[in-house]
Amino acid sequence: MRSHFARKPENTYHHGDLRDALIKAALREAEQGGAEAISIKALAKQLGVSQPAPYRHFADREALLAAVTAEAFRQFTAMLRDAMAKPSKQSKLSRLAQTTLDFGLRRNGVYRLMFASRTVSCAAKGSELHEATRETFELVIEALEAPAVAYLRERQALKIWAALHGVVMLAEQGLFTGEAAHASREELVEDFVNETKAALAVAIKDARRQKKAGA
Amino acid sequence: MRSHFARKPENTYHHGDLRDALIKAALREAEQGGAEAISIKALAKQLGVSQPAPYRHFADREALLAAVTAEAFRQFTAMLRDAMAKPSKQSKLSRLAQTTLDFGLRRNGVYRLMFASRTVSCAAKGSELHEATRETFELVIEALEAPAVAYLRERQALKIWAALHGVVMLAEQGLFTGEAAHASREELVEDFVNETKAALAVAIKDARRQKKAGA
DNA sequence: TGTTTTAAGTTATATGTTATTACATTATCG
DNA sequence: CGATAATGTAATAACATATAACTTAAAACA
Repeated sequence: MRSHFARKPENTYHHGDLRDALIKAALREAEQGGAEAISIKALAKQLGVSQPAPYRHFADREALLAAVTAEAFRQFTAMLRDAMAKPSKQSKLSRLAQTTLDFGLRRNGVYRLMFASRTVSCAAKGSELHEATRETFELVIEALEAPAVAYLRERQALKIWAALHGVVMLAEQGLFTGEAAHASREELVEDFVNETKAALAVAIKDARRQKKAGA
Repeated sequence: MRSHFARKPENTYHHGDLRDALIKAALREAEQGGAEAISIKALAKQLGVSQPAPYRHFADREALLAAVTAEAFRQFTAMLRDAMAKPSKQSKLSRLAQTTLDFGLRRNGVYRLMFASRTVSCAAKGSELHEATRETFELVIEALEAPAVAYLRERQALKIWAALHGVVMLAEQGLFTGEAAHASREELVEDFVNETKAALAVAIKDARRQKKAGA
């Protein structure tokens, strides 16, 4: 990286690390207005290069969005990992859940970029973006801290993941302001966390009983 | 309405019902590619009018999107109402839930238009769009079929609503294909439905006990 | 019924965006 | 030190939103 500020140094033909600078700048733009706020032209201008320059690094806008989304997922994963790593009275799952809510609301433009576009669903298996999302999901499974068999954990992970996602989206759409604001977002999230724990406990108990009966 | 097909009749200066035709055509476009697929210019061409003609009916693209989204919500509400109305062995809530999943996957572009954009969160209170979304949410509350006090029902409605939303989004992103596909989408939805019913039952029982103790 | 007013179109145009093509400059490495 | 790959630039095509100024058809009213 030639420039700390991801800006083109004066009087040099080459930028130095345009690809990385583009991703970082695009993420900044997305912070406010989501994917729609990302314009190749505007980014080029911001970084002091010509408009076609970005196309040396990304085939088209979609490719740039995919890279930016992947980076967003990595940052999200890092934030979750941090929250889960530090010692706390709350369970890992609870911390993951509240952190997701926090990320989803505070960095809402980025969150929408990550989940509300078709970029993710179009990501090919094995692609950078696909890997990034997979890693996030694995962290959810880890947060369950359950010794259950794989498919049970995956099922519960999917469920809590879906629920969290829904809460963020509803909160963002303002469904919590008004008559329905009795329950805070955090309370709802905690409800889902507890239901997940309960369901896991039941599932594990069932599995043990079946095993015993089978033996 | 002058034309059944929402097309401009030959040799007539006026379209007849351009506003309505625009909304319907836009919804068709959104069916595939979501909000991004809606282009004023393309719609005008499709309907055989000049490019600026739509601006007689909508201040800008955002206004058109808002109207289209409102229409989408009304169609969605109608579909839910139908599903809940017809006699069935399943509970109203279950039918609402499965219908939501069905709508979200089959008409995915429209679904994303409804939930994955900022259009809804920007809708002013009292606007056509705001009314349409409110009506949908009220249907969810109705589907609970619970005599609980308002805030309890709203809380459970919010929760199932969020969960359903999440399942649709995850399904759409392909998180159910692969290792995590053991549980089908429908099963997950049914899980959430049952958890909602259980939570409601507990809440109602609690409320009765408190009332009795107070008396 | 004839005139006026207005709603709903038209053409022309400014501005902004993605994306491609052909060309120029710098860095690197044998 | 010179070939070559990497990374820029300039020019341009194609398309989108939006506005301005003008025109036509329909409705409203004397």
